[in-house]
Amino acid sequence: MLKLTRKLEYALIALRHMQDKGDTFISAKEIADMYLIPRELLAKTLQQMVKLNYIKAAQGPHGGYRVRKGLTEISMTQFMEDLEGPMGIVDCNINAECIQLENCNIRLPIKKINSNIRAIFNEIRVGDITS
Amino acid sequence: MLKLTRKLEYALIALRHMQDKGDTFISAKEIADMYLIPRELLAKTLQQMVKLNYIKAAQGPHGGYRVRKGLTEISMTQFMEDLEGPMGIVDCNINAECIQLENCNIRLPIKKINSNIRAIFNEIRVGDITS
DNA sequence: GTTATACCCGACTAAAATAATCGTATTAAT
DNA sequence: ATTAATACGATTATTTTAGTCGGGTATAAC
Ligand code: SF4
Ligand code: SF4
Repeated sequence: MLKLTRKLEYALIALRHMQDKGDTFISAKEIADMYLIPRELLAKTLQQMVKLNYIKAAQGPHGGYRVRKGLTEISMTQFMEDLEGPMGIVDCNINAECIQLENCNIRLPIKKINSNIRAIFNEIRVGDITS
Repeated sequence: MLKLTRKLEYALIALRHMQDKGDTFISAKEIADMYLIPRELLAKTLQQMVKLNYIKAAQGPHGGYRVRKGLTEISMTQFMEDLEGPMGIVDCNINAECIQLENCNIRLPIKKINSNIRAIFNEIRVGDITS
């Protein structure tokens, strides 16, 4: 329980690698090979980050991806939710339904824990991991 | 991502309910019906907690379960790992293998986040939720 | 203008983790 | 005896996560 998804890890690994390389475009293939990440999966994740304006893509030979300025200032909460959707330790802390909700006797204390966890990720920026 | 398991929620709901009832034995059926929790699943979870010495069982008619004194002092980390096994936001923070480990460029910052999350659960006791 | 390299994108499949169910045995109060 | 309850292992179903495939588009180099 309480795990990050693999996709998030791959995204962070790639971002850090790209950041190390500065302004040059890095191909998905290069990163996938270097860190033993499944190519197609990494590619899909990078494409998602392009849509989110986290990185910039260049097509054709010598193409690839490059980190956009300002990405490092984004909070991990934002980053994670952009990539994986709402974050919450239980259903009632996100959109989801819960049939226990009406009688639930632990909702409030759980909600408080959830806030504490969110607070951790709110205070961490992507750059704290990728720089 | 980052969710508690349903089993943990059911366990906490049951513990809180039993605690409210003091020393009397409460049947799994009663709790399951009250909170709309699947009977067999709750029963299995309660049985697990008996083995962990968290609660005491009584068989036969008028039997059921009752919370053991001292349970409330247990940390949530202990509780969660007793019920669900090792907790960690990524594989390298628990037992599990990871083929990225050797070249991983985010391991250290992630490890720090993991410590922060564990710290939250270390500071919370079961009684903070069930009392 | 052909070729090679790389991104784009949606659909699909596989694997793993989680959630729920079933069947049978045991215990004890009435 | 009967009934109401726990004990426990095996099994199945569901959901989430992870990974794959196939066909397309852009562009640099020759
Ligand atoms: S805390 Fe209670 S209401 Fe919220 S998801 Fe869990 S069971 Fe449902
Ligand atoms: S942080 Fe790196 S080493 Fe640890 S599990 Fe994730 S990829 Fe593997």
